[in-house]
This record gives sequence, structure tokens and C-alpha cells, in this order.
Amino acid sequence: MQISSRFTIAIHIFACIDVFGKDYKITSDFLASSVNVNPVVIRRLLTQLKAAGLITVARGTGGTAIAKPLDEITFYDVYLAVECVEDNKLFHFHDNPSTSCPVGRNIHKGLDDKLERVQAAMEREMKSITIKDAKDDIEKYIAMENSVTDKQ
Amino acid sequence: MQISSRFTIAIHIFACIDVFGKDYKITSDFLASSVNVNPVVIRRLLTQLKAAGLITVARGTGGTAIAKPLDEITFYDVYLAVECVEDNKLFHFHDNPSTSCPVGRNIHKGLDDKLERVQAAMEREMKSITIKDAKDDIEKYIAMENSVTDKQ
DNA sequence: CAAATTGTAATGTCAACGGTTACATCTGTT
DNA sequence: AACAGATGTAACCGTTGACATTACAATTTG
Repeated sequence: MQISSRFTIAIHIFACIDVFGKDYKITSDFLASSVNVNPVVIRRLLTQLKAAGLITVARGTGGTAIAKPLDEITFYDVYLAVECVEDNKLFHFHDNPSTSCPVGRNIHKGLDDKLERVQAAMEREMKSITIKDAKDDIEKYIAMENSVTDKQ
Repeated sequence: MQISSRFTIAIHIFACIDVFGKDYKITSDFLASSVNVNPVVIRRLLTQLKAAGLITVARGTGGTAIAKPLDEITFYDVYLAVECVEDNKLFHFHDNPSTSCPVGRNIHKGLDDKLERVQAAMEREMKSITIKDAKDDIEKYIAMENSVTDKQ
């Protein structure tokens, strides 16, 4: 299975807030237009990001802002906020291996540390990348777009 | 989302074949008993592992064997054989970001290399662990069971 | 109060997972 | 040649999560 598009949408949202937050009020409709999904999908995502303390959302008046400096929010923070992984385990273990089989009785003990190593490797890499890294690169590509336009 | 239990079941299967292969004919019913799932689930898995060249399955007569030395089969080989990941991308990207928004136009370019880094970190770790590592540890725990029994 | 916006419930569609039954097919044995 | 034991698959079913969408109550500012 793949990691849900909620993750890339969430990063898209952060980038939009940071890039457009000074000039526009960031509403779920605004974000929905940029991401190209239904506004309710955005609102549900904003609810998750807010619950994780990564953003603030103004009720009534509307408008979303980022709660921390961008370089203090890692991909892992967003992943945790947005991806539903049961019991925080990346690997789904089969539920009831036979207790009357020696292998069935010991498969869990023999495997768990290795699965954790894989999960840890993935999470370590996610913790090493911040939203700022992503946003900087996106802005770099936006600037390249503009410089091409300028030359024409 | 979690990685399907097919992955841990597959490793369970390898361990069973290696541990019991000398004394028993390894049928889908035999494996189903140890894993505690329906034999058809096992057969479907065996079909995938066979397609990946990791095992051989005897039609008619029945019986499964491992096609390569256990230390030449990595967790990644099994993962690839058994997990359906569209286009081999761990992250599902939202399909149609707005082309009229600068962020929407550049989110892909700004993000792809970072997502690949995360995926690569996970795959690198999976490639570093072999089925033999898992099976050795399972056998170690089986031996510990027996030594406890002996003392009683 | 009115307008804009968020929060959320209710529904629907779709795909993947896993379970199960049924049966055609294959192969060694008698 | 028939049989017994297996595998390979098709055809279902139920459950879950993703994502879309409509509708509306609740909130806040002007």
C-alpha cells in the first residue's frame, strides 16, 4: 500500500500558506483550488494538522496560519499528523500464528526487531527533512519559471 | 496505511519451509495451519513468490521449496514480490495540482527528490536484512524454548 | 443581523485486503 | 486408467480506508 496523498497535500498546504499567506487569506476554498480537491478534504486535513499543533485555524472569520517556524516542522511530524497507521506500526503482522507450531510461536520475536529497524530507517530520513527544505525548493522552481518568462 | 500482512506471512512461509522442509512435504494446508489463515491465501502468496523466482512449487504432487540460499533473499526481494505499490512509489501524490497556481505547478518538482530519499532509506534497510537473519533468530528462540523445557 | 467560513455528519464510490467455496487441472501411485 | 492429493484460479463476500460531495449547524467579524 501507498502512503496516502494526504501527506503530499499537507506539504502542499504548508507551501501555499507560506508563499501566499501575506497577500491572501488562506481559506479551505483557496487551498482546495491550488490542490485541486474538494474543500471538505482540505478542512479535514486542516483539522488533523491543527490537532497536531502544526497550524492554527480561525473559526468564523476564516484563515489558516502555520504555528511554528517551517524549519522546525519535519516530514515526520506531518506524516504522524496525517497518516493513520495502526498502533504506529508500519508493518501489519498476521494476527494469530499457530501456537502449536514452533515457527508460529516465535515468528513475532524473531521478526519484530528487524521490522522496527526498517521503520526506524524510514522515520529517521523523514525527520531529517523539514517543510522549509521543501518550500525552499518549490520557491526555487517558481523563481526559475519567472526568470524564463523575463527572458522572453 | 500499513504494509500488508502478506509480507510477514511470506517470511513466516520461508521460515517454515526451511525448518520443516526436510521432515514434511510443505503444502498450502501445512503452511495455512502454521500461519493460521485460509489455504487459498497461502496459495495466492506462493504464486507471487514463485513469480518472483524465490520459490518453486510442484504441481500435482505438491510441495514447496526455496529457490535460492536464504542469505541471498533480502526483505526487499520479498517486499517487492508481495506488496502491490503502484508504479513502485511509496508516496501517493495527489493527482492534479492546479496548473494556474505557482505552488501547484512546482510541488512535484520540489518534492519528488525528498520522497525518493525517504523511500530509498527504507529500501536500503530492507535490502540489508536477509531471510536467513530472520530464520536464524526464529530458530534461536525455538532453541531457547527447548532448553527451558529440558530444565523442567 | 448578514456574510463568510469552519466543523462535521451523512452518503456514495472505489480499491485493496482477507476469507471462503468450488472446481478444473496436474501428477505420482496403485 | 482410475484415484488421491495438490495446486491454480475464479467467483463470491464483508470490511476498511481513501477520497468526493452535499448539507447544514456553529462561529466570528463587519
